[in-house]
Amino acid sequence: MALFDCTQEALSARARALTYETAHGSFQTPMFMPVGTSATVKGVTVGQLRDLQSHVVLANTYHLSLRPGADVVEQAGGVHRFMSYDGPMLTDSGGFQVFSLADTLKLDNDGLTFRSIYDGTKVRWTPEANMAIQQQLGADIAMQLDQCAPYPAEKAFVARAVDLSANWARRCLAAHDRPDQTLFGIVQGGMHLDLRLESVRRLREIEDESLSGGGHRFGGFGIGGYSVGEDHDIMFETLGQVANALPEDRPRYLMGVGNPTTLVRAVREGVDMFDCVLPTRTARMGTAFSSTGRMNMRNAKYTRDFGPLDPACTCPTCQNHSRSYIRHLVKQNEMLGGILLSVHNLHYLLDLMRRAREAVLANSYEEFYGAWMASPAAKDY
RNA sequence: GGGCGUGUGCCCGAGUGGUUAAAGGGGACGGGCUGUAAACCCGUUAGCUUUGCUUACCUAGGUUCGAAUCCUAGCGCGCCCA
Repeated sequence: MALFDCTQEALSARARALTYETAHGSFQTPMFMPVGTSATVKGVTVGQLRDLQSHVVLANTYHLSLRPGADVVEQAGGVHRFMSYDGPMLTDSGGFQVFSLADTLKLDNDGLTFRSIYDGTKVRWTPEANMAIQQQLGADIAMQLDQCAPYPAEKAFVARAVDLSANWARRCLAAHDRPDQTLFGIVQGGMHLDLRLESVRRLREIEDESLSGGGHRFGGFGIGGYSVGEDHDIMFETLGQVANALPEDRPRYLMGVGNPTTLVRAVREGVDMFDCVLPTRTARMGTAFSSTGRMNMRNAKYTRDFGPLDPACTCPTCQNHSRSYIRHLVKQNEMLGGILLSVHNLHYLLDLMRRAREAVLANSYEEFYGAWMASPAAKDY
């Protein structure tokens, strides 16, 4: 099978199961991708990721291009070699960072200029420059530069973000030429169905133009601009229609979503991939996902609770450590507390998506979904 | 035995006459975290019959309209001298 092709194991139902080939091995969907912004999934070694049967790791173009610098990563042999990880990787474009944390941002017709959060250095990005950086970093999947509108936002503002993102999608696709890397386009449009569908239409049009000119196609599609503060029920008013307006034969990646229940619901709407900092960040802050809902391990009620973190879990943390011990580590600010909880929370989401896949392949996703929604774990998220 | 200093809320510690139920840390308790500038951020932390009242800055007296803040004595602790 060629790189960046899907095996379409189950596309008839809305909940889908794909196998996707990359230059660093394949991955199967539905799936969750741990976030490793700075070429590290915070608190977790690559060996632990392997043991967790995690596949795609996400790194960030904004941060890596500023620290240590794309040239350093390139000289190291690419982001895989740099972090000694040989599985599939994806780099986010850094557009999200540029818009969310650069108050000195200047947009013009050709691109954008911003100042580094690290040292204030002025940085200039065009879509072409961003593609060049992501090709230097060398992940298996690159994301187009896009604009993620905040929420709430004026519809006219969201419409401009859709237009800008589409223009950048065209330029990114034209500029991207690294054969062992693929490029995902990104759908924007906020909570507005018409803008969302317009965004999808533009991406398909751009791809058709590219193909008819002998160019590339998108390897898959990001669905951005959700999970930006809105109640997730609002997202589900449009998500299914957006996902199913996208080409059926390629992965749909809902960006930045990590609530277990939201994942289970989004898979039912036809989404294949997710990434989120939630499992690792909340872990470092002392929160554990569990079969009975979120657990705040700082709570006094765990002081003398010597049972496993989650009796229903098979992860190394739950096999070896008690709630009492984990609470102790978290309260003492011992780094191992965040590490053990990160391993557990990642396992929780990775395993949830593996079970979702099994259900899709067994043609029983509705039963899986119903069981999840009826479980105590569903309520908290 | 003498001299000097010191004693504040669970702990450390600021405050040297009124806007002080008492800064700031820490601890404790609770909440948050969603394409990671987060091992972070935000609350609460004397009691009660809670738009107010009571009790509170080692103890007991005193000065004053008013004291954690000034005075006297005692007790504890620290350093120095004998």
